[in-house]
Amino acid sequence: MSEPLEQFKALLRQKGQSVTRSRMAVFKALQNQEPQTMREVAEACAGQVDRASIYRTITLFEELGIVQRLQIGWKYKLELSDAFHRHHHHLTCQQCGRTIPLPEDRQLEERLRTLSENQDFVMKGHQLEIQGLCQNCL
Amino acid sequence: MSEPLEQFKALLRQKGQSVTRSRMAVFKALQNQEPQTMREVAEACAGQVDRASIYRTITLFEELGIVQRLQIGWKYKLELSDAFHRHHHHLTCQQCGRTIPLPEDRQLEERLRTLSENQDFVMKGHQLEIQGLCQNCL
DNA sequence: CTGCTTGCAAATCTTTTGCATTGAA
DNA sequence: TTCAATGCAAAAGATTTGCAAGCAG
Repeated sequence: MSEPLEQFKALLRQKGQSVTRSRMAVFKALQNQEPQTMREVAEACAGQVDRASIYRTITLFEELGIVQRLQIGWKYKLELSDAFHRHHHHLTCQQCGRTIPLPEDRQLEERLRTLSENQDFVMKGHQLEIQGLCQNCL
Repeated sequence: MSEPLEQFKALLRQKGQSVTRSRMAVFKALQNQEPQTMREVAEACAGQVDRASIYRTITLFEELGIVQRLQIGWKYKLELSDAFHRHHHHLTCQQCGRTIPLPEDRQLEERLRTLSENQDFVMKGHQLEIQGLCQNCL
């Protein structure tokens, strides 16, 4: 069965939010592939959900920790959060534009935490994007 | 003396670009503080440079490696590139919105390179933003 | 039923483009 | 003088908001 979808519905209920057709459509659109632009999500939901509602839904999903925005170059893209995907970062190829997920790395994460603490800063989250050239484009 | 400004002019000439009043105004605006939004840069140049020209100028500056965009939350901000500022990352306080520069860290940079290489990826650059709470807001 | 959600239309804000004019070299 | 750079106005795109109607609980 579609376990993530159930998990999603449970989370909505738990937060006192309605489980609606629109919200499910947006969630499913996000499950499709890796990071998508707002426009791509809207296209995936074409005919099912109004653009304005998509924006409202994405905002809600962010507040509930269901989706996260990540930066690819100048623009942002959307993907399901770590609760639905394992925490990870991305490599973006400057040539072909491909976005490659990077496996979680304990050492990296620890280093970030240490650096934050050195500044008397409590890290709640972080975003990392590495730009460069992928194997195919070399 | 304003050494960075001279460095900037020299770079423009070297790349065969004109040194114009507008470009200098944008450059000076960027020197003002740490990362600014496009709107802030535009406001800093109000009356001196047209909005359209600011966009064109920023685009040029990016191509020439004079400025870099970095992600603060959803939006991007602009700052002079590593050629004019030492390479660094930022901490962003989720409470007060302050953007704190993080000193360069050899260990972190090495780790990123290693992780990229493991994916047969050649790292050309990267962006990191750590979100959390600063000392004042704790 | 009742209030939260949504669609629709319109308002805002951001970014880009065409074109005539201006200014740097 | 000459061509790149700019201002201005308008187009295109992205995001937000008000409000009446629809739907989940």
